[in-house]
Amino acid sequence: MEREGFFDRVYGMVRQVPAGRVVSYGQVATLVGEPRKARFVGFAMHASPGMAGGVPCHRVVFKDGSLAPGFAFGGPDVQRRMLEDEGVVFCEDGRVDMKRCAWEVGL
DNA sequence: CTTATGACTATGA
DNA sequence: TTCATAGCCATAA
Repeated sequence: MEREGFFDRVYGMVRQVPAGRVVSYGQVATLVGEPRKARFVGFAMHASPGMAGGVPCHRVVFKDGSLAPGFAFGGPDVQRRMLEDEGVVFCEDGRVDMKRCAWEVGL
C-alpha cells in the first residue's frame, strides 16, 4: 500500500499548503522525497482535479515566484487574483514575494 | 522496444 | 538583470 503513485503524493502534499502561502514545484518534489521530479509536479497539477479535488494547484508557483503562463486557470492574472485573495503578497514585477509567502513543513 | 514531450531547475552568456 | 540551453525522469504514442 502507500503506493498510490507519484502524482497522488504530490496532491497530498499540496493539499497541506495553507492559504496565503505558496510553494515551488521543486519544493513539493523535495517534500515527497524526489527533488528530480519538479517537472512532474507541474504535470501532476495539470492532471489534478484542481480545488474540487482539494488540490490548490494555484498555490504552486515557480522557484522565482512567477506563475505558470498559459496553463493557469485562464491566465496568470487570474491565478494572481486567487493568491492575493488568500493573502499572498506580490512584488511589483508580478512575482510572488517568496520571502514572505514561501511555505515550509513545520510552519 | 524507442522517441517525443513537459505548469522545472540550474547554469552560462 | 534577462534569455538560452542542458539535464532531469515519468507518461504517452
